[in-house]
Amino acid sequence: MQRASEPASAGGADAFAADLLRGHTDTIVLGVLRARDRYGFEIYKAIRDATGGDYEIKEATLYAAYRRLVKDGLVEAYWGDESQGGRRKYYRITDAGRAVYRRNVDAWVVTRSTIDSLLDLKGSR
Amino acid sequence: MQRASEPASAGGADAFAADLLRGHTDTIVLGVLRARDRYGFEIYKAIRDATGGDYEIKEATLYAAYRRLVKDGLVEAYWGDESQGGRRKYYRITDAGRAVYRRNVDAWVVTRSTIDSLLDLKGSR
DNA sequence: TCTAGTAGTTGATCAGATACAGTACCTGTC
DNA sequence: GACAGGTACTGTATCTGATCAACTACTAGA
Repeated sequence: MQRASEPASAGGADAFAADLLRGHTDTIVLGVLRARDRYGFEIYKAIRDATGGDYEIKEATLYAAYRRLVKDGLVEAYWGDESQGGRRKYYRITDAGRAVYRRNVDAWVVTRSTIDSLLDLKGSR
Repeated sequence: MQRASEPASAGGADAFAADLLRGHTDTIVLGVLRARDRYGFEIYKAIRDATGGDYEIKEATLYAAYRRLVKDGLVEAYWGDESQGGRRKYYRITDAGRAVYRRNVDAWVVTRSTIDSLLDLKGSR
């Protein structure tokens, strides 16, 4: 993000990607894991590809999120079959994780309409 | 926010308010100022009331945002008529501010659909 | 007088996101 | 066989927005 570096001229333009999704990372990861277990890099690629490359959650951000989710008991990690070479750490969503996911999706819906209405505050758009 | 403090049990439930709007504060303030100049506390109340009290951007957060916006030339500040006692610092959106606002609203629309699609990634909701 | 609300401000701290760097393995190519 | 590039995972340092917890100052009302 470069928000403050090019204030009036560029400011906030492509500042897009970064902070705007802040706080949603965990929920997004949980969402990806709902269907089936995946390994870290696979989740990264899934998110990157799902947005057509417009948007990318950085690897470091995701691995930090995995650690957080494991610590909080929302996902479990296990090493995959390493016989074919490269190691892969898989993640599995827990029941607690599914519950949090559902609540966070609800929260997102509220947040979304909150921002929508705030940006339309006093009309004149 | 208490995201990490009550992980599996409450975790992320009412974590709602805080981080989920992170990065949108500046845009929200600019949005409030589009229609007319307002003073700091008035903006705070407008945001608080507009969400029916569900959601509140803390005063400290807003005053930090004002400083940032002034520094970046997106709003201008001036002291109001102090003859009736309490001092009030008013904020006026600049042309640069309006431009950034429009771009940020566009970015929000993209962000919104990005999150929507990520939370629906691989269906099965 | 005391309380509460309005109004503005600051300093310390927290936590998520990122940059950057590094390790390790595998595959394809010259 | 060396090397580039992609896959896969990790750690550390830093940035920044948000919040907490104060604080000053004025006004109105119980």
